[in-house]
Amino acid sequence: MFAFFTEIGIISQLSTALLAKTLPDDVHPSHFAIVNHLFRVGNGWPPVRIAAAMQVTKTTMSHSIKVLEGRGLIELRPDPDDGRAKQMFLTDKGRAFREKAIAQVVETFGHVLESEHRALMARILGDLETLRRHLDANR
Amino acid sequence: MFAFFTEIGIISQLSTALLAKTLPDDVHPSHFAIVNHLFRVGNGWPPVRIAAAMQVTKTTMSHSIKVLEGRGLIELRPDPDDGRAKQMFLTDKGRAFREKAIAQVVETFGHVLESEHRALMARILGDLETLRRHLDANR
DNA sequence: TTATATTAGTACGATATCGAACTTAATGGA
DNA sequence: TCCATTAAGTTCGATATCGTACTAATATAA
Repeated sequence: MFAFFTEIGIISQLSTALLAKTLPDDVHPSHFAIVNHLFRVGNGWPPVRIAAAMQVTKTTMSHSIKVLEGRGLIELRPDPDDGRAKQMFLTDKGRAFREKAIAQVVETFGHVLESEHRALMARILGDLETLRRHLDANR
Repeated sequence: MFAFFTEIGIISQLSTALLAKTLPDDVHPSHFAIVNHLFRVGNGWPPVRIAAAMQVTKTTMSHSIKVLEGRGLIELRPDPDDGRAKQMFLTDKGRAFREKAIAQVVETFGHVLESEHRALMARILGDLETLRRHLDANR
């Protein structure tokens, strides 16, 4: 059990470090994840929704949004239907950044990973999903 | 590829969060890892060695050592053979903490994980090791 | 032997993250 | 309707981590 979660932790750390080195403009991996998520699920979601998806607290999301807004990658507008809430929007610059970043990441990881490892990843992905769902449901 | 490393990251985060909630005395998971590693590899190693094993920088290790020393879990003494280096020692209190922590962690994770997940973990551990070694060699 | 290069550790500043407490707005029950 | 509760964001302080630069000591090469 210890060995398993240790391996998971190391792989997570090494892949995140490689991602950090690969991302353009010194964008933090967690901020890239937000931009990427926003691209996939679309615009207009409130920060609290994205925070839940990213598995971080509202506080962290608040900070990340400030940084991403400062870099012009996202925009924040008040929700017209809920005075408490706001809405997140990916800017053109944010979309352009994502495209460039994805290309870079695919290239870097493509160089590092060989067919043996791709096969390995495909083989165990289902099991990882099962375990992740279970841990997520029991936290 | 994205899906794979996303799953790895989430599992790492969820298991670390569960570990953090489980550890006694508000000890950080990374500090527990140091105590645990020191227990396994024995006393007398220099911080730089443990830093490499933990995959963190010397700076981070310096800070962690200060915290662990402040809590009386480890001791730091000068290396008699190398004026630059120091040696790390687990104290009795550190050993007692580890024992208590291990028991707690085993119990908590034992409750969360079911036989299906144990089998799953055992099944894919080898593949994870292979991937970890490859990423480690190519960073 | 002496000068250069490498290594161990620390100091400092930056930043991502969290928890607690607070503000404001929406919701639900009496 | 009105009050209590819940929900969304922010502010503040704490901390783990990193990169850069520094000091001191060792190792290497000329």
